[in-house]
Amino acid sequence: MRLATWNINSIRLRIQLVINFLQKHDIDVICLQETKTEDKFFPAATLAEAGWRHHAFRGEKSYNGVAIVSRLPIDQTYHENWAEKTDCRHICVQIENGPSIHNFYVPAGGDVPDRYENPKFGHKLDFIAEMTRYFMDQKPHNEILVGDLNIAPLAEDVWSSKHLLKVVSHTPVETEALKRLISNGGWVDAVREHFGTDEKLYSWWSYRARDWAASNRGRRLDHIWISHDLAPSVKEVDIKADYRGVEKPSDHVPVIVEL
DNA sequence: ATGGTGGGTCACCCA
Repeated sequence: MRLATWNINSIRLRIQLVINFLQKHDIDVICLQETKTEDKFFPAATLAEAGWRHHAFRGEKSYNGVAIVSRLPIDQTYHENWAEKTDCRHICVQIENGPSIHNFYVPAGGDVPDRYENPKFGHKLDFIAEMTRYFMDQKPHNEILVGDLNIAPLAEDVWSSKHLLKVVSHTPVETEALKRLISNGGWVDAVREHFGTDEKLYSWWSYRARDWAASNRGRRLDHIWISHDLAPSVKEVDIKADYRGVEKPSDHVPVIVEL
């Protein structure tokens, strides 16, 4: 199975880019975040015509939204609400004769890394804490967790750990919480397991840079985690950074795992 | 310290 995760920043604007990606890289299942559309406008027919006929999606007007699009049959679909909100930040499917896949869009957390000054940061910390409790209570087996988690946990996950220590996405309170979620929640970080911890790895580059490739001030915000029982079956991991350079790009690029 | 760009919807929100 070839599985991808991609914060697409509007599925309707980039539907053709998604289909080209699915075809070019022979993807079985893709998990999308920031689809930014209500379910009635989700381009399900276009994806089905291209051969990806099995869908699970939860969207809302303008904001958030997650989807799982598959050419393998889906047995079951469900979602949870997190941090006492009903925003569309999680969806889960069970692939027929295959693993369960959780797709998350963790809140970005605003600009100020202080939960009292900035409620968005509190929401992000509460969301991660709730995920940690959830997976500690029911340890994952034959499960995969992917998504835009909006945290770059390691020094090598950002262009400069020193410059970003007070920047939301790489503050110690966030990186420590995410590492706890990985270890206590029963997950293996498949991307770091594959590449090791020395290499700089990024999946997101700001739209605001004059030249994203020249400055290369990236962060690894998009993750693929595998339950311990399933981790030995990972064959390949790839971050498709070239998708940052296409016409009308998302600010995130796809990450692929092959099992 | 500041503002830089992009997406959605329709005067701003959010990233």
